[in-house]
Amino acid sequence: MGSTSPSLSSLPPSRLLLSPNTVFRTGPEKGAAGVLRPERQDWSPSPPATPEQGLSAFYLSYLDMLYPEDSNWAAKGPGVSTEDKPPEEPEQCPVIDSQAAGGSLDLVPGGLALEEHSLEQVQSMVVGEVLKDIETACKLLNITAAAWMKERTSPGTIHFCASTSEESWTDSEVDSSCSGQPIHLWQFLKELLLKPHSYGRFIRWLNKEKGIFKIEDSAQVARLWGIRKNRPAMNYDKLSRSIRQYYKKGIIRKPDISQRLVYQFVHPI
DNA sequence: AATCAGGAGGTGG
DNA sequence: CCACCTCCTGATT
Repeated sequence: MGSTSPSLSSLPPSRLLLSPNTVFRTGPEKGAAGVLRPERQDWSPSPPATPEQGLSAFYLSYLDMLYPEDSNWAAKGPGVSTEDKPPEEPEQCPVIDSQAAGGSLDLVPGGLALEEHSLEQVQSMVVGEVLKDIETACKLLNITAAAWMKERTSPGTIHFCASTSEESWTDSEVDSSCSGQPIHLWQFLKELLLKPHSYGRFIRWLNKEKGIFKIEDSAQVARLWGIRKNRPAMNYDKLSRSIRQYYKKGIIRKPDISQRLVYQFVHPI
């Protein structure tokens, strides 16, 4: 597995620009976050404690989402190589620029004949992927893609809230991006579970029918949850405490055969 | 060492 | 008020 995805590596990372400030407001942490003590911030490249941290975390997962086919994650046998370090390079946080979608993908400065061709292909591929993934990303960040798009593209192209719906409990129950309601943890977990392609490395079904799922990477799941709730200090210890609160409420429980990091939705579907 | 269980107080929407 | 968040003690894997 190891090697980087060819599809992405063919693109200069710097070309995908997604100007963070305009798009994703990382709430200026105040109040509660004042008591930020040196929690481990795994993902950040090196300098910790910057407000961008949540962002870089997001970009990484976003990068992950941009990988079209990376099927190896599914078959993770025992003794995985370089545990804990999936093909995510903190250095090349991809950022996506409005211009990328706008049509100025000057990949090869020199300029060649085939350029036009591949440019178009790459462009449409990238745009397609980006648009698709923006929806997912926006959901996780609790902002509407429509709002994002309105600012950055010509009107009439997309309307995400109308939503495409591929999965059973997607739209009404789980999709919180258009409801304005604060998302619940169980909803968030289901959202991740709905996108195995993007998050299967972090959390996946063991038995979807029974609602049994396993958190494969507790740190990342906690991190995503922290991003979503704007709680930079979130960790699995706290996330799992919240999950345990669900025991009494009958929302989530431990499966009959209790295993580490494995939980079960009491009411699947 | 990581995860699990659950008490207890605090907080933000 | 509720759904967490935070912190903590102690047990279990």
